[in-house]
Amino acid sequence: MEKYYTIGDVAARTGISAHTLRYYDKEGLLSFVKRSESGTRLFTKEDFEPLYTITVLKKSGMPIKKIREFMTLYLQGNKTIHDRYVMFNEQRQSLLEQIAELEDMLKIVDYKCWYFQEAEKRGDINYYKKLPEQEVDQRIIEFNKIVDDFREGVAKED
Amino acid sequence: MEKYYTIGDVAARTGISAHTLRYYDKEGLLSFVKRSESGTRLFTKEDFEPLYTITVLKKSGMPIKKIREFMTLYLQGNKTIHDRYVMFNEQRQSLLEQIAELEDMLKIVDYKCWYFQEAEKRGDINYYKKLPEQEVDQRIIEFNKIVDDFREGVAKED
DNA sequence: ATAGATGTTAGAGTATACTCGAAGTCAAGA
DNA sequence: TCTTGACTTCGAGTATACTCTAACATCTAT
Repeated sequence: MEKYYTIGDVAARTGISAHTLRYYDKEGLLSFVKRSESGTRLFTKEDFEPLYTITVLKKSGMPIKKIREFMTLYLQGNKTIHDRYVMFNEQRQSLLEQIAELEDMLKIVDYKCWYFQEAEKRGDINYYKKLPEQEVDQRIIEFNKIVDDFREGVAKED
Repeated sequence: MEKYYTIGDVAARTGISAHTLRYYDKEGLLSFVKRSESGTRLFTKEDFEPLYTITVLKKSGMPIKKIREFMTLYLQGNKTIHDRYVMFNEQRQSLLEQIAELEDMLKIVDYKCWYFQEAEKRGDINYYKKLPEQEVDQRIIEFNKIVDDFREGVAKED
């Protein structure tokens, strides 16, 4: 006799609501889950691995439709190992790009935090414009260069 | 005589479509943009800085409504410098958390890439289950521990 | 045996962020 | 002058991912 988990059990353990789990099932992400005679979903211990994989792909920014593609491969067993590797490898690239973009944004936001503090000290958001050029902090000059590039249409491929 | 940019100019330079720019305006993000007598939006050189700031906040994951709050502060000038600092500082925290989460996901995805390659070599997605325990790679043991925690409901606060 | 908790489905509703279409206005060149 | 292209608004449509409700079934514990 195997132990089964109901949708409520799974919801309580994983933090994914029962509503969301049913939605995922409807979207074809949970085809591996067995049903009782009366239709109740019966999750097994083993089902938590693909379920965990779904959460990882979700948090990596993969849309539901593409996760469904992955799960379709998963259901086909050993003959799709390579295809699944390819999908994860692409997702790896996507993650690297997302992280790089957020790190770029972090740099700008860090600068802005610094700049707002400087401006607050002086009570003037445009204080640097009244300074002789040599006294303007390099960070401000660099930021203004970025904004100039933005205005000139440099690197608008996103 | 000041040079003006139309919405089409701005779209071409920034890569943000004119449709999207009008949508942003409707949502209150572009209240700083002047209009001609006949209603045409007239962007100035200076408008590109707040516009750039909007793109940075967007790419940092800030929702439009919150960007509107920021722009409301922006329009009020020097008396809101501190509030704007606070918003950017919060966004900084949010970015650090997003990056940390994506890096966690990257670790899992890296592992999965490695594991799929190992499984592909052996033609069996569950090859390790047939191995004597001492021969199972440490990475597999650690991953299984993570899945076990997931099933046990450890760290479901997200 | 029956109440109450939990399960089921289908389908509607919400939130976010666009994205597009229609109908009309306006300015500049042939 | 007239056509053309770019601008305007309003409102509808799309995509994604939930989130919830209603009506009903089933399981469990007293």
